Amino acid sequence: MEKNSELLPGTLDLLILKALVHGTMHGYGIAQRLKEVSDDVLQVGESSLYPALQRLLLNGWVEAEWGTSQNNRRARFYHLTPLGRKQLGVERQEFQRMITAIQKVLETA
Amino acid sequence: MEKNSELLPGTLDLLILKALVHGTMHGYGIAQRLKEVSDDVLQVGESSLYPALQRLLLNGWVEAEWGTSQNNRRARFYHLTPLGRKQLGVERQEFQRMITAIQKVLETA
DNA sequence: ACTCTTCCCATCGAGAGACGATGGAAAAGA
DNA sequence: TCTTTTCCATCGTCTCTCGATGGGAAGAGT
Repeated sequence: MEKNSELLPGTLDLLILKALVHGTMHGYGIAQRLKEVSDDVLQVGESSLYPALQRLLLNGWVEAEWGTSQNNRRARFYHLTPLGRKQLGVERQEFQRMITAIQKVLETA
Repeated sequence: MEKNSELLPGTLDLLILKALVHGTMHGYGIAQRLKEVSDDVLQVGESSLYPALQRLLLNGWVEAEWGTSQNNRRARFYHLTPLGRKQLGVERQEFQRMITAIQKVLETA
């Protein structure tokens, strides 16, 4: 019965790209950051996150290297490629386009 | 390669419920209305629309009767149930919650 | 009379995406 | 030693959107 989606479908790539725009992060950190910045609204589970990161890698929008986290754990660090940065712009614009359209519908008296 | 989604996934039910809030409409008309109000941004194909309407019927959020359209065609007219009206409120609130959260992420400098 | 377009219904199968469950492993602290 | 936290990843399922497809009936045009 419960369909508590913690995410708006179709927005995860955008969110991840945005999270990476100011620097390199590992997966776990990305999820934490999204949760934090959104005041606990956006809760990206690991089983959504890692497939998404695979997509982004495959599309050449991010690259990754293994390293060591602040907590001394083995971690994979992701960063945007130039193509990824461009993609962020595209998705952002498309997202706004959709939201504007939906709001128009919702606000018609 | 092309992923031209004409809709934000997960928002179709909300849009249909909202379209019906001011009266009875047939399926084709709902699609037209959404397209019109959104300035051609939201283009609901019939193969997205009718399954969605089935969902809403099944959940008891809309009801339907057969009738005749303004153009003298056989058409199925949908209208909100009280439960559907309530559901519209729920989905609307949840949608705003998500959008607000996403915007927060997008606007973090 | 015939054809074309518009209107209106609906299903099927494919593909994508999100998620619960699951399974590691290693560090830190109790 | 035991538990918690941090970090990785996949599998299977479910839901949703959409292109393709297949009607059928009204009205307009020729």
